[in-house]
Amino acid sequence: MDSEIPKDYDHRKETEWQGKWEEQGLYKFRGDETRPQYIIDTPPPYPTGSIHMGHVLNWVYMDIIARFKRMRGYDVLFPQGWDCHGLPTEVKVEETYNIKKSDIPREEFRELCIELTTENIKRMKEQMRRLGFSQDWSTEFVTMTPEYMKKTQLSFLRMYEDGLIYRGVHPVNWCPRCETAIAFAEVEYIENETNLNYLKFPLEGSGHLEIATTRPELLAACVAVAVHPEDERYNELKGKTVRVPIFNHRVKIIEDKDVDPEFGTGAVMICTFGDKTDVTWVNRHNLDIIEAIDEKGQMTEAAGKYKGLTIRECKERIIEDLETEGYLIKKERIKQNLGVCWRCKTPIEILVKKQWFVAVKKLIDDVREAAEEMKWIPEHMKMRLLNWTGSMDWDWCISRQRVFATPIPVWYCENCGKVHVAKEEMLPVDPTQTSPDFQCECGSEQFIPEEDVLDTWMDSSISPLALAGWPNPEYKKLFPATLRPQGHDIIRTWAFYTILRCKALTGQKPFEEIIINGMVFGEDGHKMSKSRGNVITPEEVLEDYGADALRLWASNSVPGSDVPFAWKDVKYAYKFLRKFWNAFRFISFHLEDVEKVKPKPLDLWILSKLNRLILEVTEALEDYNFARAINSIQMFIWHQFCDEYIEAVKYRLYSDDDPNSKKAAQWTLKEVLEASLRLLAPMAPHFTEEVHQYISQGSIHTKAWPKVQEEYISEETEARGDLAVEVIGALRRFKSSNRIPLNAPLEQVNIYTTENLYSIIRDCLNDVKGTMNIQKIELIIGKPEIKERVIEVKPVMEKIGPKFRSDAPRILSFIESSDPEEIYEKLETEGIIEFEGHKLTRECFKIKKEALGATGERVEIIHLDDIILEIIV
RNA sequence: GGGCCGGUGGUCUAGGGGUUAGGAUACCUCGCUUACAACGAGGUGGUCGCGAGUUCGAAUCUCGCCCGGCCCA
Repeated sequence: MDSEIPKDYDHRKETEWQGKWEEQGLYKFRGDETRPQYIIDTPPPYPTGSIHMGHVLNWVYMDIIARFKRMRGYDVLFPQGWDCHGLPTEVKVEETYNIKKSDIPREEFRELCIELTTENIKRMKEQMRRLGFSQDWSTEFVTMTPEYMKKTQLSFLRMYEDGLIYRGVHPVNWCPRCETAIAFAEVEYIENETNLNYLKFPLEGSGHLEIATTRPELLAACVAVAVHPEDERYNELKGKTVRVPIFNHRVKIIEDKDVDPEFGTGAVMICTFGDKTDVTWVNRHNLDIIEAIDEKGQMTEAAGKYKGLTIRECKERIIEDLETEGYLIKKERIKQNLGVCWRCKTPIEILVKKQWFVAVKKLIDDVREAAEEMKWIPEHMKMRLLNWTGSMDWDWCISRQRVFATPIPVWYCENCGKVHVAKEEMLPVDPTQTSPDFQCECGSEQFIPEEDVLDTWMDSSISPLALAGWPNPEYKKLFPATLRPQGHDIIRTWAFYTILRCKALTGQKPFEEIIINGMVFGEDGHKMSKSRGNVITPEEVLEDYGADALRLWASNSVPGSDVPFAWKDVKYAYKFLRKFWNAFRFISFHLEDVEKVKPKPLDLWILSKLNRLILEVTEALEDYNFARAINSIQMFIWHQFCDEYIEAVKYRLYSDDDPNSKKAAQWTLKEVLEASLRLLAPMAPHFTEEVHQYISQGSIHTKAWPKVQEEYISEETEARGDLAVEVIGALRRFKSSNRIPLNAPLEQVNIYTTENLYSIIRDCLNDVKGTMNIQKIELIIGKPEIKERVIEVKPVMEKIGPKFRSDAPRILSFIESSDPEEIYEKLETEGIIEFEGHKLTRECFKIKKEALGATGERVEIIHLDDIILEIIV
């Protein structure tokens, strides 16, 4: 076996393992209910064509959980979906073929989108495989397929029947560039600088009112001017009318408490619609609606001579005209928050449109209730969702004026205008391609298809239902999902919509637990973005360091916290794997005819530590504290196991003097190796598989998670081993600082200690002797023939504090001002020190001593707690 | 403006009442010791954001402030 093991670990073998796992179908979900189920509602990514570090972080979490749960005996459903629909793909297709979506028939355009998406999915799937993620690809779902669209459309029908989806005329957020309505959740706010323009609005008779506005282009749509009811400046003007400059229509001066008297002049013009507050005011005061901006962001008839201009052009022209006509008093630069389309960053407008809506307001309480029933990791992320639900005052607009999306399964009677939703058996259906096979109640058979399509969130918000097989009644076996993993940036969208929709469709929460991952930042500490130039792609890392090193970087983080990418972390992970590999190679030289014999003290020591580790890692992973899991594994393997244990058993392995001792060491090495490989398997699946193949049969990923063997966990055993390790460490340092090669012999070492420690050290005496190559070692109760001095007496606060409470500070200063030697003497002779009636016992002190030079020949003295080492060179 | 999270050696971070604040990285010194020099041993470096309070004792708990991030107005 020895000769087969390469000197270095080769991460390029990762792809071989990926192929083998695929062939063996290791990650297949059984669904036979013979074991407990664990269902992950994998977030379906948008098929952009490549995955980024954020995906890596998110999927590493999922993969660790999936692999861990499988090893723990769960039947894990780890599916993978793709959230296909949406504008970016439409835009990409338009660019690629140099067309506009209206240039070719809808179906043809859809086909091109599907083609591109299929290609992108293929590439991303390849990248996911390359990272070793363990999805069950037989459960893959793709939202643009007829099967999935059928589910989306059915969910539309069900909610429509329940009165939770309706068509209505409401103000909606509108992106003039995408030429579509968008939902509030899709509006992003950016900081922007703009002009606040002070305008004169002529009053009846003489004089004028000054108002300040950032949107002069909406003058045509001005329907009132508002002031605060308590604003005394405008006392006489309230209820009067003013004339709108340029357009000359008259509007009332009204009072509203939401006007901020501090802003501008304290008089604000209300338009349809400059912003969300305008909508509130127009509704509250029942004002007119004047639509001055159209779907493309151009001025309408209502804007008179400005018709046909873009918003920006109109703004410039109106300002010029206002200035010439003497209405413009001044311009002031101010900062504002501007609502923009989250996809294309174009400033959004509020337009009044006939659209389809989900009645969010009816469902808010349900969403809250479900959110409360779920376990959030970290818990504070629940606040994000609850805050968001508290700020919903508009319903969710779900119709989009696009092509590549799930069609709204609706027709309108050409004759009487009645709305006809599709029948369930017709689904999936594209109303623009298929006509109803029924008559309208008015007798007409002519229908106008709904051309609008559904918001993409309507697809993805049923992912836990879709993967469970809904609407087949069997879905209840797989619903709710156990875990929803996602980023915190989409709590208000994906999490919110999913909870809302599943609650509406099933009355249940969609998942038991929700784990939120942070964002990945670049090395400069900022969000990765092309414009900052701080983007690192997963491929760059894979090339030099392999998937496991990248996975270990991602593992060293906790849910909810943002994670900076750092090459040094990847390198550290890489070094760790190499270290582990080397240790494995060493162990492999000693794995012949391994059999269990009675373990020696140091074997018991590492076994106790190992079982504590198993406990710790299991707990950490149950809590999704990945960083704690990987850190404790690394500390154990690198330091306890490699630096301390392996070094201390070498002498046993190299010698045949005591076959049982050698066997015990061999057996222990193998035990520790096997268990720690399994602990590491969820994080570094390739590396652990590679090592595993040399020492066992089958894939490590089909093995059981290590069981804690309580009988090995023992504080006494550990204390004994710790002591031996400490002594060995002290001698190593001695050799090192005296430039003595580690393997050079030491003539004699005498260990002086107390009666209590004598038998404990005696158990490990051979380990000290063998490891440090000491020719003669003696263990003696007592002290060497040297002078020693007490250099410090330290108070032990854990004892003194609770015991003497408020007198503690005085006791402290007493100890500080006393002579250490005296205190020590007194403790030695009387065992107690009295101070102001308090009895201070030995346990209240920690005594530090120092040897005062050697007595005889060349002797070195090392002081440890209660142990003195005398080295004769 | 509101909510949430955070502020710990140069950098990244663990710890969440007990007086020696743990680790990683970087830096310095020494050492190729039969798995590993991409390794090992040792070292320099911290007023735990600021100010009050609670307590015998605060990096840790409470309040206020400052700074940063995210989410929302």
